[in-house]
Amino acid sequence: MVSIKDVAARAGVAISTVSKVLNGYPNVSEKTRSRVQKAIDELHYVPNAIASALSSKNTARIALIINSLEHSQAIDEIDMHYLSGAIEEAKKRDIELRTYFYSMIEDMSAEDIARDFDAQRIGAFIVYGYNKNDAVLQILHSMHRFKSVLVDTPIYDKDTSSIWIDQAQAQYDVAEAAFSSVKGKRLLYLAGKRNGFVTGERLKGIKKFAKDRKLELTVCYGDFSEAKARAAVLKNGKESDMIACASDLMAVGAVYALADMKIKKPVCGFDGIGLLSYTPQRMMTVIQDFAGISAKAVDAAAALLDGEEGRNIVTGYTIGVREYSDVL
Amino acid sequence: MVSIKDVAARAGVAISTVSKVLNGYPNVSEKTRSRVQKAIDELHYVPNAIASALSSKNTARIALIINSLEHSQAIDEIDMHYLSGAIEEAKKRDIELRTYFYSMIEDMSAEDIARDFDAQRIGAFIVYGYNKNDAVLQILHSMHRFKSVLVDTPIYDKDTSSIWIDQAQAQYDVAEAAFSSVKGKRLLYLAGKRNGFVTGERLKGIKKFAKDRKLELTVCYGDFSEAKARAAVLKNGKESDMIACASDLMAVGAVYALADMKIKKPVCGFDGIGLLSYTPQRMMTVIQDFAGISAKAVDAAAALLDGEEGRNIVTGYTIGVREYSDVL
DNA sequence: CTGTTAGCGCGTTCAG
DNA sequence: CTGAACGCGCTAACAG
Repeated sequence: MVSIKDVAARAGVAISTVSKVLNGYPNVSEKTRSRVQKAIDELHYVPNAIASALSSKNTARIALIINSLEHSQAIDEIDMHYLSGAIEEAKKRDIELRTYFYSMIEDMSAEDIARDFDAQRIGAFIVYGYNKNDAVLQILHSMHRFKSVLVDTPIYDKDTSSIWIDQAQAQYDVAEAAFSSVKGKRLLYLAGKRNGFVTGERLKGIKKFAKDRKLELTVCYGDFSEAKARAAVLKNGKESDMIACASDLMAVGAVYALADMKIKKPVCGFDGIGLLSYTPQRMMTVIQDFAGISAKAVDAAAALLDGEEGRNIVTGYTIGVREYSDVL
Repeated sequence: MVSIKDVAARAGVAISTVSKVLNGYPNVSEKTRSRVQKAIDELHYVPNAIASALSSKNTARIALIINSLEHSQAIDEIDMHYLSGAIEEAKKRDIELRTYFYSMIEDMSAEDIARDFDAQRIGAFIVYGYNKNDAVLQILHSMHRFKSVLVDTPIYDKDTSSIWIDQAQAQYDVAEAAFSSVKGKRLLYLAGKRNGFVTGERLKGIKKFAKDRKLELTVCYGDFSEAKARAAVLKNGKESDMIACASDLMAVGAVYALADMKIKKPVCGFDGIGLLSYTPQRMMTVIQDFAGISAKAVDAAAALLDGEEGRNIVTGYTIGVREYSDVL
């Protein structure tokens, strides 16, 4: 295994000189730089990531905390996009990632997690699906011992960045796209989880929509659960002319409930998951680029580790329909 | 950040002694061991994983190579189970994992990948979905420079373990469960990808089934693609009395094709993905425990790194139906 | 059984 | 602009 020493020997310079060209430091003459580079290329030298991490105390590793409570194909799809987006971005930028599922840390104290992070030389963590109920993550965040990036949560400060889409506007837009030509006045809204950050924002959006259109709004909390959404629609669906849902999974539940009742009403969802293509009824939804968001989250974490201050990052989305033909 | 030095000081022993109790070495008296342990507990000391990895040359890190070519909710679901199974097992055993998606390495040479592995101190890799077409992975495997575990591929030798279910038997079993009471004699089989290892095995299983039942077997290659399966059934579905598919995704395509043609025939799938619960027709399938398989793969990789010889590991499966009510 | 001594491979002063 | 020297936190012989 060729080491920096071999490169130095071949280039006829000191180890430290090689290190300098490796890390793009200024004080190296162009001549020696190219000599060193030549040796690197010829030897196919790749720096040892471990040694590098140990030596430079820069704790450049980033933890990914996937906070979905259970598996379901819908959640898996979203999480997989989050994961692949982050992993590919990290690979490009040569950042090390550690993935944590919620189940791995749920019975650890914040202090335990912090020590685990220290041991792993983790300097920042990214949370997908942070919510107000997660005491542990909240403590971890409020310790300000690590940098953090919160996806879909509007909290940011000196060492915390936030990245999300404009939830309220997106909810408004999708409702408008789905219901613009609907005659009735009664709108049923299946909201997410109480205390969820996104839930509140999306609720704001649908309220504004209802107000602007002079619609009569009924809100049920479906907890992002397909089953609860289905039950809610079976119960309250008849007395409505259109149904907006705070997630695609709930929209699927709604659509199946309508199918059970053999009635048709326009429904709209939120997320853009593939399952939408298989349901008995097409619907408008907010299509999010989860992989792209995740890549940006990694960038944001890297920026924080570089000493930049936390920022509030708002990304885009599109409104559309996922057709069965899309998946074929 | 408390280090081994602090622990040694507090316990009044040498650093190496602490290291010994940390790693469970024999030559330490019970008295000093407990003194050291006390210091560790009091200081909440957690060893620095990086330094440990650098010092011990044991290249105990394991690479996960996720070899699905594209995203689809079905594939995402399976991969996510693979990932979570591996990650949780690795966390338990304190093994470091690095995840690679195929897209990250597809335009690298085997030599490049090997150097990347060296740089990351990766000693073994696990491949999900290895197939005969992957020249690069084949080279990487045949270099015998790293230990490897191949999931769903019956190749094993001194430093390669293989883990899979008995594909042929599973295919036989699911067909039997699905078609035992079917009257007709014509069986359409949608096979996987030509040259795929699992494809061949499953084909064997269905052939044996057809022979035992004296059925007339027609085989189409659907390449594990939903669209191709759908097209194949639209074309050949009428002239069959039952349809077996080498994957759930193809079974979904088949079911939709039948729905298009407004005919009903028994169909069976393979894998046990959640999407099956949403299709217009229920079906028997082989239900695999992907997370469990993946956890075993990590164990197998760890065993190889410990110097054990490669083994051929066969795991179980169940036959069943995924109902919509299961997901609710 | 315990402590001393060398490194692991690299980053980083600080003289020259 | 260059290189010798030290240290990151830990493991692994080796003495004592």
